[in-house]
Amino acid sequence: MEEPVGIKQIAQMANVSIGTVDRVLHRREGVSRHTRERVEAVIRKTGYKKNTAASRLRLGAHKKIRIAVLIPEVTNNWGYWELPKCGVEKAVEDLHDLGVRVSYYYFSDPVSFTKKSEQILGKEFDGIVTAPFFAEESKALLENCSDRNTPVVLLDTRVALEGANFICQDAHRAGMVAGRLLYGLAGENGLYIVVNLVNAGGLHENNRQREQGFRAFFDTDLPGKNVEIHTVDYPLDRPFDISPEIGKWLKDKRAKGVFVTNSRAYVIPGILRKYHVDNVHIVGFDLNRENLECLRNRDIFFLINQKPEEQGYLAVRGLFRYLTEKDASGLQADIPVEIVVRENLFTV
Amino acid sequence: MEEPVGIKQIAQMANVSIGTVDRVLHRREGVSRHTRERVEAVIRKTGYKKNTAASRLRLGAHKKIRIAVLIPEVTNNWGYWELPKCGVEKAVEDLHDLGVRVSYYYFSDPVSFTKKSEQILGKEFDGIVTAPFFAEESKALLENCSDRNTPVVLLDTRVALEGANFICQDAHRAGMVAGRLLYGLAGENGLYIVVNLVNAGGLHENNRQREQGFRAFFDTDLPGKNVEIHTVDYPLDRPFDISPEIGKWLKDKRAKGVFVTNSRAYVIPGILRKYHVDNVHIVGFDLNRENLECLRNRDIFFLINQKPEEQGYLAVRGLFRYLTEKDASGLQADIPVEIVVRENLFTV
DNA sequence: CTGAAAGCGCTTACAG
DNA sequence: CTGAAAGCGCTTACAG
Repeated sequence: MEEPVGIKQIAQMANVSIGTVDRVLHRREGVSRHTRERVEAVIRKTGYKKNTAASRLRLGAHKKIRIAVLIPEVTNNWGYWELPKCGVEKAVEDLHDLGVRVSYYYFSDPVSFTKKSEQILGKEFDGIVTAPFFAEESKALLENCSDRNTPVVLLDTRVALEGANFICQDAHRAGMVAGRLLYGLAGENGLYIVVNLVNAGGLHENNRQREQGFRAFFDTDLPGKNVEIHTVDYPLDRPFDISPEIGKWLKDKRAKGVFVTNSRAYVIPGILRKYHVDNVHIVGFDLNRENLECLRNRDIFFLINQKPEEQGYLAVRGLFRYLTEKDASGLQADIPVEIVVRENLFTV
Repeated sequence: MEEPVGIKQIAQMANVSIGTVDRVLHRREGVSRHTRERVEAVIRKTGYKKNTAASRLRLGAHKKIRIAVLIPEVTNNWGYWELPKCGVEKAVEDLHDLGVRVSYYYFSDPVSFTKKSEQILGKEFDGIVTAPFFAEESKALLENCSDRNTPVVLLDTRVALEGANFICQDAHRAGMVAGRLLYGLAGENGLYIVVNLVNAGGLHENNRQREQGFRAFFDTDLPGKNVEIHTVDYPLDRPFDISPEIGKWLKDKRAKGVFVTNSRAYVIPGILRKYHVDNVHIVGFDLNRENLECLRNRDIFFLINQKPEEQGYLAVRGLFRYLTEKDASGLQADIPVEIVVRENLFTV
């Protein structure tokens, strides 16, 4: 519990002015080798830690930090991106004093993504938060930002983009968790069905990785058992219903496990009821209203939360730290695979 | 994104000095009704929010906030309280600039608890963090603190203490979650065993509440099903082994669910192996080394984490907010019932 | 009851 | 290459 030593004491001990101490601390130019070394020695010896309150007061008052958030438009049947936005707003509330300002931009397809990207680039933001939904367009944005030294944080999905900063859940691992959970419910003789509900944009990278993780769980945890796993890709624009093949699986007497790789698990229970199928356990993603309703009714056993608010929150905080303290560690984060059941719902 | 309005602007608009604005903001005495109302109107109109960086710079430099942490001694076979301490240390790191200082005190029984409590009271700390393990002694401490207006935060266990501040997991709910999880694994025809491993201090309040929650799950979720649940209280000082009655349950062919209400779930798998019992699913608490080992070996299916580091962290932050901003909301917290399996272990 | 002023520790623009 | 000084927004001790 050594008492606070400040830049003033350092200056005194090293026989320099506080301005010089500051230059050394921030590794700025214009300090003679000799002086720098002397000051550095004192800094080390005293274990100096900067007073962030003072630093931020000064900084926040002078230079604003402007962050652009480019996310999918919230539509009637797709409210998910409200949540990262809530997290962003919370972070802005925390950091408003310290000069952080955010502007929102919305996209709905590759064209609008590119258009909004260009608007953002034109305004010279200090940092950008977005989601890498369109491979080419995202890459173009990242390259542009890399040239300008503008940090970018990508939420929700990890895609193959060299050197990019991701704040998202490891979808492969989430799939393995889903495997573990369903395996507990349906056992090694169970029949497993992976349901990819595909929307207009095609199969999402996250869904692919989740399915891979799910299958990897059974391959590594029960090697040689040859657990029966089927995949159903179903387009969301048609009313979901079942093919004869699926019908056959569902009539199977064994315990069944259904893994829905996106946030629409709630469509499944209705279909099962329609065909009087039972002994089915469902695991899905995301705490949307419909899924929660199913959890409460015990129609879904487990939901996996990817903590979208936290993603937004961490992205803004990470950018802030990077921009103010050159600390890049907060630009990436592995979001926990949070398991939700009916009983811990309101606590998670 | 309205631009920052500070106490200076408020003062100008209300035709008073900044000192007066400050008095109004902090509801301090010595402002005429008329002036106060005028200033309040301006504050409301402008939506003033205090700059916390400035406030804290000023405050932190002047008055230190001294917090005493009174927790169980860490022993060879009981390292749990390292974890809340880690959380406390993290909070202190975050808040050191802002004047927060912590001293640790350790107890091992009611006598040492009281002794250390008295030491703490003698030193006039600004706030106290402890654990309410001894009913009478805790009550005495709380009453003393209440007289002095010293805030106290209690970790780990919620006990019947009027008006106390708890930061802990809802043990009853955690028990319900355990019920849900084991029920998923062993089903309604399963045989369930609640294992209370009792140490020298007797059955802990948390264990009692967890068992109640576990039983409540079956009562409310499967009313009338009369699921078979047995309780085994076993003292930890003798080598754990099984009575003839327990032996009979274990030989039962049905799927079995074992709920260990404390952090010693890891003792169970060895016993099961010794008696060649299988088809048993185990749920326990806490991510200690031994339990994690069992999780990795697939001997334990689920662990429930009560996030001890977070408890310590939140306690210090909560006290800090209360002491600096009279905001008591952080003095209580309901810690999520976090579910851990082998596959999400390193992400939670 | 109210105001004027000092100062928290840091950063920066300016002067030399 | 280095120093002296101003000022971020708030809180408080002091003066009136």
